[in-house]
Amino acid sequence: MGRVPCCDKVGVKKGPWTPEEDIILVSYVQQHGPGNWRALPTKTGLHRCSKSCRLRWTNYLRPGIKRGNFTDQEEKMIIQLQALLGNKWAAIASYLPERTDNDIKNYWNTYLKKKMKKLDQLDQCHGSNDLFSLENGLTHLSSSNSSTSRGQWERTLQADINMAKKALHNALSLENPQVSSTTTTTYASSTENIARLLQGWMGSSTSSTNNSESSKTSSNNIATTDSSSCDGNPNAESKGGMGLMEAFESLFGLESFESSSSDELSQTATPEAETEAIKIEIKKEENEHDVEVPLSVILENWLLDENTLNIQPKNDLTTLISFDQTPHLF
DNA sequence: AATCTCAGCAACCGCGATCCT
DNA sequence: AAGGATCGCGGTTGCTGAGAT
Repeated sequence: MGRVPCCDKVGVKKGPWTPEEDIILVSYVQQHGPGNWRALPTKTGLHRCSKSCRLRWTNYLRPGIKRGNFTDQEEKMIIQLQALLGNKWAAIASYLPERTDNDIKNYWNTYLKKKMKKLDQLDQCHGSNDLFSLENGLTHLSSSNSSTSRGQWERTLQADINMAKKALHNALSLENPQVSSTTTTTYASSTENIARLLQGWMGSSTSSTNNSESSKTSSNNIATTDSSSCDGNPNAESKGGMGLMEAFESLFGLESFESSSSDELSQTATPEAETEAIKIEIKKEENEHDVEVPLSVILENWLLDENTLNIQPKNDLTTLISFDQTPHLF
């Protein structure tokens, strides 16, 4: 009965991943696609648990992962989605396809949570009515004190609904060309990730004068999305003689990998598909409402305008996409 | 210069849901 | 149908580097 264990607990390696392990993992996924984690350790000889392999792939090596600084818009989205969904990091990450749930979770725990706390304290002092106080209200909605009157509660609930809609609108503005144009240069395929990783690794191993970077440090080479390397600047590669990207490409065949990985993405990227489906629905709504300006543009203009956050928009966006008309979205 | 403290992040752990035999 | 393995997710830990003292 049942399945065979994916890996023995004994002899399983833990801790930071080495570039060699990353390469093995990437090459395996290139051949078999992501998902077959069970067989991965035995087939590749990696002394890693399948769980660890999956985590490494999804959080680090997967193509299309954006690393480094979060943009203001991403930050806003996270705040709003967190207020809406709670600590459902996977769900939140589905609206930020370039970010991993782990990344978002870390960003929230290390930075945003504190920021929200501070703002919360400020709100209590000044009783402000801005976005953050609203979000904090939402965050604490479930645990709001019992003395809250029904009217107050209803107002808060209404605000909650509005916030939910806003968050969704924000999510829909993901494909804003303005945003994507500023971020595409920081996107890296796993091939590039590995290449950069190798660069750091080789640099530390070949040159004793170089800083003795650990695998973590070399990993950080990926984390810090250096624009020069991300936009295809070959300077970094040329330092090491033969371009590491070339070396890696010759190792695994970049073209085939990229095409296969993009196929994988298109097959597995259900959140994007969902977003697409939602957008189709929105377009229908758009036609029904006979809106001349694309909805995404309206949403974008409204959402990116900080000042409008406190003001009820002229054409109330919460009514633009009717809650009742699109119940499936909520 | 040495030590301490804090922040950031990758990875691990535990648990519930799902899948497989 | 049952039992156990795997998957996926959220919480937590531990390591490392940077800044403060």
